[in-house]
Amino acid sequence: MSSCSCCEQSSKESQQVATITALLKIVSEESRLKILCILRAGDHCVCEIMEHLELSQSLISHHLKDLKDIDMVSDEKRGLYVYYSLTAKGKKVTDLLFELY
Amino acid sequence: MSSCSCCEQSSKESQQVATITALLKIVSEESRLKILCILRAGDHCVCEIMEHLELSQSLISHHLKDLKDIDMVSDEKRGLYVYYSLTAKGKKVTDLLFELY
DNA sequence: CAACTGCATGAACTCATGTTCATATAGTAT
DNA sequence: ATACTATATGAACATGAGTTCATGCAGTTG
Repeated sequence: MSSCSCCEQSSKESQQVATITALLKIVSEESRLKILCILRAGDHCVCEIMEHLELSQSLISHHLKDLKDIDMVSDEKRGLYVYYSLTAKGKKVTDLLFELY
Repeated sequence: MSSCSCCEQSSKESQQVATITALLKIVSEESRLKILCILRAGDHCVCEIMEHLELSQSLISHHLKDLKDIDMVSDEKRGLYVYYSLTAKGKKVTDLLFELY
């Protein structure tokens, strides 16, 4: 952007834009947002999420990896299962999103 | 989802999920979010947005149409130019998004 | 009127992303 | 150790989304 009244904060804002879009691109997918929605109610392992969403195990793992990469969820292995939960950032973002409507 | 403690509000939430993802899919694109960012500073016509973003006229028109379809922006023709501005919803959503960081 | 400007639109193309498939790994149970 | 369960991962495929190109339309100017 060239410099003018509406882009004075451009360096800060363009950084924000990049960060926000990176996050939203992941969250704007219906299955992934549903996963976040499920995790709002508490920790769940992958097989529990499978039952809720009726998606393949592989696909859910991929989605969870995407969500983990942007620090929206964290995982912890207990016995045979891997439990996923929202991070602080995950809680903040999902709370904000569900305020939209 | 099957019915259980974490999906009791499922019908309401799954409706929300669909609505939210529909909106985020449009907003999560960098050029479109930049356009919203520009419009936060006030009304702009297409050629002004072009100068800011260095994108083709056609591409910007397509993006603006997408944003208009989800009621984030509105347009008004004055003379030879079409001026775009944020709707109330557009203001609310962008304000919320920029609160994320 | 004709020529020009600003913007919109649809089709074609390209590239990114969701999905599946096959397979690998780690832990558990027998 | 063997067999089994839960999860992860990478490659291949399929679909969707961003981009370009050509063109059309409305309003303006001379």
